[in-house]
Amino acid sequence: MAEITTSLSIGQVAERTGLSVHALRFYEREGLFVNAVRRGPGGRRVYSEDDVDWLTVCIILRASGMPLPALRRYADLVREGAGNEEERLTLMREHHEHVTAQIGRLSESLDLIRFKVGVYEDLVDQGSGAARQCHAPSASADEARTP
Amino acid sequence: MAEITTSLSIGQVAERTGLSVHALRFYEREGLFVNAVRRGPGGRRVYSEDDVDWLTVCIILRASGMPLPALRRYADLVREGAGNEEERLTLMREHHEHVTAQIGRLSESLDLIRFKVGVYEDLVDQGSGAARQCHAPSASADEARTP
DNA sequence: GGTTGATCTAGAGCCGGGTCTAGTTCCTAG
DNA sequence: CTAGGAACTAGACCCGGCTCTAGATCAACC
Repeated sequence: MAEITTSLSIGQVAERTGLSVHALRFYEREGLFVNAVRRGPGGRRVYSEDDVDWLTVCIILRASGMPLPALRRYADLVREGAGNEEERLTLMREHHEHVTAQIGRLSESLDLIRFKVGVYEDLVDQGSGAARQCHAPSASADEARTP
Repeated sequence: MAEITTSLSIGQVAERTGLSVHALRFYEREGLFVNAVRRGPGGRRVYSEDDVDWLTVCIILRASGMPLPALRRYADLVREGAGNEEERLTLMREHHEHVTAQIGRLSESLDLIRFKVGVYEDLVDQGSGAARQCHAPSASADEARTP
């Protein structure tokens, strides 16, 4: 019960989260915090562990490509409190789809990239064993229709 | 032998690749083409199927997050011709790593996102069956330490 | 010969997501 | 008291990657 919510300065939060102090102020201006950041004496920002927890969620969502407006929307919903879980669910589901789609696209791209790596590996292997001037063999790697 | 390389206008290439004509000119200025784009009468750009093939490669590399400078570098190497396969290999391997790393990050993020979706699904299910005003149950979803 | 529509160039503008600056105001230590 | 360092605000700036504009040119059709 006597647990004092640890207070953190902006610098400490920056250190802990990896965000810059600039970014923290920016996020605040953008309305990404669920709880308005408290101010200590001298008007300095005071953060709690909860803020840091929320930020780590934000960081993960950002890292997965959630745009700031969506993140702000999510923060708004959470701030509003219970009763809008359907909306939060929708938002999260949409983001889930975006992310899986993105992973899908990246995996597809990876096919081509792996293919190219393979082709160049072969060429380099060949080239080091055999004569240096071979007859323009690189074309095959760059004309390749993606399989 | 009598295969006439089909010539395409910028508009046709735009249609085929999904890039805008603006983007095509932009890519050209950025030096992303392997073969300097030919010009027809009146100074108009004339593209070949090869150009389109190269562009599709570019599009895939871009889609997987390769920045323009890297893409330009790659184009430079290919333009130079045979003999620099090691460099191309290095470039592709690096990109391969970036992409797999990115997929890894996204998959990790997906853990949290799935978790949140699960929590909100539960809350919504509960909320629809039981009484509307339950005692602030949303906290559990937003305080959750990422497992 | 006039209109339409595609293209050309050079350069400006935009958007997302921060980052940095300038000029102050604190707090703390020596 | 004074110096340093950290924080404050408002607003300018940057970067990547296009996108759009303006004004000119060209080809084709009626």
